[in-house]
Amino acid sequence: MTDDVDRWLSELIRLYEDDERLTDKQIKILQAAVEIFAEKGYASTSTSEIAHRAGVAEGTIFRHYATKKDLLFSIVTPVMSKLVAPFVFRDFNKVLHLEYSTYEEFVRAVIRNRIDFAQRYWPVLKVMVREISFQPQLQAQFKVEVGTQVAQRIRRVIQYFQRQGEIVEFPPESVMRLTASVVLGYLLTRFLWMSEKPWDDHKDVEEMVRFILHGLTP
Amino acid sequence: MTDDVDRWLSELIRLYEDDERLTDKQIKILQAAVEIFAEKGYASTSTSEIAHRAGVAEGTIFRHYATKKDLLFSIVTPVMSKLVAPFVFRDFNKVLHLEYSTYEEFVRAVIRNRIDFAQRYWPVLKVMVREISFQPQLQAQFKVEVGTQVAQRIRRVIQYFQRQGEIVEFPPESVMRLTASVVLGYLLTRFLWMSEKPWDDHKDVEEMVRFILHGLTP
Amino acid sequence: MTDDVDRWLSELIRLYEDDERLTDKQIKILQAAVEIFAEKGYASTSTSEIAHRAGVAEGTIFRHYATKKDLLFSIVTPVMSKLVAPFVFRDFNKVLHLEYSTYEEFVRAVIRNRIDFAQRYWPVLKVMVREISFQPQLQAQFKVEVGTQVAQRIRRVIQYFQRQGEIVEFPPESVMRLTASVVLGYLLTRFLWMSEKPWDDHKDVEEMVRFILHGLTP
Amino acid sequence: MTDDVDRWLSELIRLYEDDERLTDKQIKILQAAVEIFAEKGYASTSTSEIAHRAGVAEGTIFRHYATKKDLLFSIVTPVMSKLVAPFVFRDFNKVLHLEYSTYEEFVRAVIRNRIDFAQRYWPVLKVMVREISFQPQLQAQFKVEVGTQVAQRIRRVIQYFQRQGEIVEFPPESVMRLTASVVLGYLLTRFLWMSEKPWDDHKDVEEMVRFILHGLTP
DNA sequence: TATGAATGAGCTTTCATTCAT
DNA sequence: GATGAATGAAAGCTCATTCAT
Repeated sequence: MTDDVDRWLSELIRLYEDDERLTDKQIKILQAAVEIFAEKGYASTSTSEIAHRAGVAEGTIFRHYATKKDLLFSIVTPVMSKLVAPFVFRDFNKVLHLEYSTYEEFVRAVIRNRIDFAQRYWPVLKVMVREISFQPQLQAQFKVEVGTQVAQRIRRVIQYFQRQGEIVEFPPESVMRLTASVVLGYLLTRFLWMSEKPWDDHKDVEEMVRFILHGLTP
Repeated sequence: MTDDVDRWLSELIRLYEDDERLTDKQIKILQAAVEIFAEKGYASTSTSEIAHRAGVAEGTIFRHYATKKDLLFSIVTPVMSKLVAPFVFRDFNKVLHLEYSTYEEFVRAVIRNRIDFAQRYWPVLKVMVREISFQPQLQAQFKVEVGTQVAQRIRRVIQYFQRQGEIVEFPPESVMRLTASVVLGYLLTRFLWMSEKPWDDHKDVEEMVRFILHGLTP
Repeated sequence: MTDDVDRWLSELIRLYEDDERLTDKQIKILQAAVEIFAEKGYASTSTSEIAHRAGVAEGTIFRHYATKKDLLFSIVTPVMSKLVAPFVFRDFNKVLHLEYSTYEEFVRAVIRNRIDFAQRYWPVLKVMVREISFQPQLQAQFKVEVGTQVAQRIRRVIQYFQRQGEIVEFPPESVMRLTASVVLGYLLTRFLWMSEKPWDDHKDVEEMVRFILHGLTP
Repeated sequence: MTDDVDRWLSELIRLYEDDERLTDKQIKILQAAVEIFAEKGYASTSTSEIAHRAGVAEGTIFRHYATKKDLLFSIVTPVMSKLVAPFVFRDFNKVLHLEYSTYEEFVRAVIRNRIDFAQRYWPVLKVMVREISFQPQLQAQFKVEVGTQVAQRIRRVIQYFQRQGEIVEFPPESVMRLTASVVLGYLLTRFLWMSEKPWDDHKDVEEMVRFILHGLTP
């Protein structure tokens, strides 16, 4: 767990580097907070426990984060943005055409990329997945970022491959949902429910790709 | 929401009917608790709020449920048992052979049944899905009931159809996971994330059946 | 413990026999109450625990005893009266002259009688001793019964033996206090602090008598 | 009452001075707690009442004392140690031989010292005496400190004077018990039961010394 | 008479937040 | 910037007492 948290932290630190650098204490607070949020949930975590694990005074937390909720958002928001980053740059379509000539290649790339992402950010994602349904503010942010930004672009990709006759003429939303379900189901099984089992990425990815492709063959 | 809660409640009342009948107040407490737990989560719900919504004194809650956690378990546990009920009766295999001669029929039946179940018990399921990762006791119960009871039986079904050459020779765990992912993804989308949209069950079921069947064709 | 309680109970039952007989439940309540009061103290005992140990409903307690305090008083008061009984009958002095011609005989008789009494009523005495300092009502009752009734009579006895030249000319209050201290110290050591040790009544009584007599010799 | 509490407090403050100084609020809490515990007993005292009398917020109590019981122990424990202090220093026997050549001198010194001690620490002693029979933790501590430390040393003193032929050949436990009973009886009468009466220390001490000495003469 | 569900005030304890140092 | 003592509202829970059955 701590290793995972560290990986995310080093990225987060770099993220803030440009404008306001994170203090040493701030880093320790974020680290402690993610660890405990991931373990017992936001609502069941006390600021005093975070302070203790971070090795700082309780007051120090509130010097940097006005409220406990602000601390949660400071952790989840940047990762939520990262989550959609691969899909939102302007030339997404061009890149797509150049790099992936078939839906199979596209699906394989997306799956690999998402597994990689989940692995890198797992503790924060766990917090995000569980808190999003309790925090309207996170829900709103998610809807804007994913719903409008990502969904639209992917819908166009799907429609393109449908026009090519590569995939079945289900409503694009269905195609999206079916594909995403398979990937999400894998990620939850692998990282949340059976994280102790040994997993063979390559084999699993190929299984999923075959399943999705066959499933969507016209 | 209230309608859904009512549907679950009337079943719960019947469940208890045999040994210790539920008091009028007890019913109101369960009703209020599920509603608020589903809305803001177990940890963020106060017993005083439950009491207020139920129209009883706070002490009344603790007369029937020794702790707040006991109240949660009294709500979730019976539904968790119901959840696995269709798979655990002794003659599961016989029934299977008689009723479903193909994996397609089996999958279609399961999907329909699960949608029906989710619809009937949605509010409690929502609470269960969100709390299971915080409550080791629920996790343990789930592992016993689902892991040992259900998974084994379904694995045998899958192996049977694999021997028939109907479905691809993936590891049974993969087949299970892929199938379940599709159904779970649908249920979450439909009841949790986009419950306001209009949904066409029949069409959706056929889409899923086609997707899974094609996906698993050898 | 239970045996001791039983001994006291049978007397209490007889006490009430004349006017209002104690119901079966009432007896069980008194029994349970004394046991738990003696164990954990009045303030730390809940009426629900008494009801449970007595095997009756909580409401039943309040049918017989208007408040928890009333229950305490119903237990302690009769024993407090018994405590002073040997000293308060009208012809105390006559009896004294007939039966005890020396202070030694008087002291020996009193000590034996008090040990006997303490043994018989120990659980209730324990409750009484500990609660008397918290309950003004018990204090008042004690002051009236002991202070005015008993102290006066004993003072006269002491003054009589002082006039006989048998005991030293300390203030009667001092003689009383010194004598009582020795007996009380023995009873507390024997029943409260070291109840598990084996005790030899006869030897101990003679030791005390000798100590007191020598101590008070002019 | 308040004066007595103050006397004890100033000693307690000095006791803590070396390692962790007591906060101003902490002192007020201890002061208020002793006063109310002494008045109505530990179990019947609410932390809110303590907070109110101390003029602090209820939360402040729990910042310094994890539980209400911890608060009780913080008050009683140091006094219990003080209680045995005069008997436990290493050279107790030497000092004894130098200072007290007769049992009479020894008894007189002990009585004076104990009266002095009781006077100084009365409110806390009252709390201690009443709570010790409800709190196994206090009982255990008392048994260790008094039972093993003090009783042994005093037994040796008694045996020494018995060898000198100064006091009667009762079992040392009896001598101890008889002597202690007289002192304890005096202290309880003087401070607990009849604290309002005027008392003449010097006369009372000489009375007790004479009583004990005569009582124990061989 | 006896019950036990119901009450609501009060209990101990927790907690996010403030603020003087 | 950092601290941690202090706060007081609110948490989960207990309890003596009431009352309809």
